[in-house]
Amino acid sequence: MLDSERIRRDPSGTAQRLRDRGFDGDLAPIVELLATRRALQSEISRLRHALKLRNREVGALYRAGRREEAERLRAELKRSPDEVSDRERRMKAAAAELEQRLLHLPNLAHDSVPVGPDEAANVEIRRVGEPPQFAFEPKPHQELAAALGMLDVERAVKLSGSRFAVLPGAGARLERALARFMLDVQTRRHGYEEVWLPLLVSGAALTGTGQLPKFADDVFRVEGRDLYLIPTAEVPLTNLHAGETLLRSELPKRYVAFTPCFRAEAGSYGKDTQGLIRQHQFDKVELVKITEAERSYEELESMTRDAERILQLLELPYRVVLLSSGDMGQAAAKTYDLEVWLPSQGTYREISSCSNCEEYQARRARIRYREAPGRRSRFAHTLNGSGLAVGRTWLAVLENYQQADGSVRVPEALRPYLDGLDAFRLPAAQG
RNA sequence: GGAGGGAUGGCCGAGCGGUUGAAGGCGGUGGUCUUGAAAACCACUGACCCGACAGGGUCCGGGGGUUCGAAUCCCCCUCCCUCCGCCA
Repeated sequence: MLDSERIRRDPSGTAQRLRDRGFDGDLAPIVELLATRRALQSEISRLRHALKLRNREVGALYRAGRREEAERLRAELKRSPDEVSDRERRMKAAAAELEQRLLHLPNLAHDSVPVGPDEAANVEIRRVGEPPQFAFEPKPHQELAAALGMLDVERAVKLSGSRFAVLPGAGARLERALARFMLDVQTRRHGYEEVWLPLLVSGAALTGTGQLPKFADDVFRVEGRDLYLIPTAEVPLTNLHAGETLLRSELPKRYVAFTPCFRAEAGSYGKDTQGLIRQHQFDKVELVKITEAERSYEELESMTRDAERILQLLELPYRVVLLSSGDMGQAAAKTYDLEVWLPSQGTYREISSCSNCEEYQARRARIRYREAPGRRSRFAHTLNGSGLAVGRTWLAVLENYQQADGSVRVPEALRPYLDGLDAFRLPAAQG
């Protein structure tokens, strides 16, 4: 949520920067609602004050034993018209509509973000690692995995329909190995605190991080209840401190969680229908930081490097992309995507997204901090990043480490997590 | 699922419907005393909003109601606790 004070002070400048974010709405109603709320608020405040004094007088008269005067004043007050509640109703209505409108506005982009309508305006920051050269036609991961007995699409369809997967045997082991490896790196080497979380969260939590109210179609809701399957652990992690005022000395908070993520993928029909790129359910190791305002951009750089570390250790070629104003998620002020090389597609595909949301989520979730007890509180800055999407890492390993005979080498860094296994081999080739 | 009991400031805990934004304690901050510390004593110490300041308003889990006036009375909701049932 944006600072309404900012909108009031500079409506046209804010509107321009919102247009950079792809927001085509009009700020005029918001500006008007702000003025209405403000005027009614001060009027109510004034009326209340006057009323309060007279009500107290009744009590004082009773206590002084001046019953008759007290009764007279009481009767008078009873007869006097209610000037407050009507204004209060109008004020509440204005405030509620204002709130709804504000909740739909995206964050403003940071100055360093390229302005543009879509991914065409993104800027590549760096490339790390060389795409592997194959003396044969590299296969897509779903073919490799099916042959290796690591993926069973038919049975997944039988259980749940499209965009779900069953990973038998070695497939499941690889998924678990990757998750443990990522968690170990982020907790031991980068100092994140691991947290185990609910996978179902309230609407309030989703509103706090920005998925609601605008993107209700993207999340699965439990029938008849105010509970939703998390689309990312960013939601419970960031909301851990919702409504709290932290002390500056305890910042930054650095959290990591390994969870399944659930996405309805409404509107993505026909996109990435083959393979495991786009699923309704996937595993992810998520990083979240809560920082003081002055440090958040340093923390974004280090968080991005923390995510990159996984790709480096797995020796997967990737690039870092700075998203343009039009390509970012609604809560982000600045986002770096990490894209891993996929040989079968001959291109880089998103495997992580690291964002600084500045105050946007902190305002919605009311996450504050203060310098010291007694000092004024400020909104914290929140950051989130994948470290990494496990499912996409799984398939990137298969594709990049595939051999001519259909086997897949295991990256060195992962072998300790697979009892020293050096390759996934075809059943026929085994023994 | 059934039966009870709760929700008050950073924490514990009072609170006849009328100077109660809220006693008391703990904690915290400052001071006196002390070579220093502890102890003791004194003072200060909730949040949010509007305002340059003075000041004003709101907040006792959330929402509604009764009343001239609600932390205090009534209704609904949420959450927590205890016991029973069920259960990994």
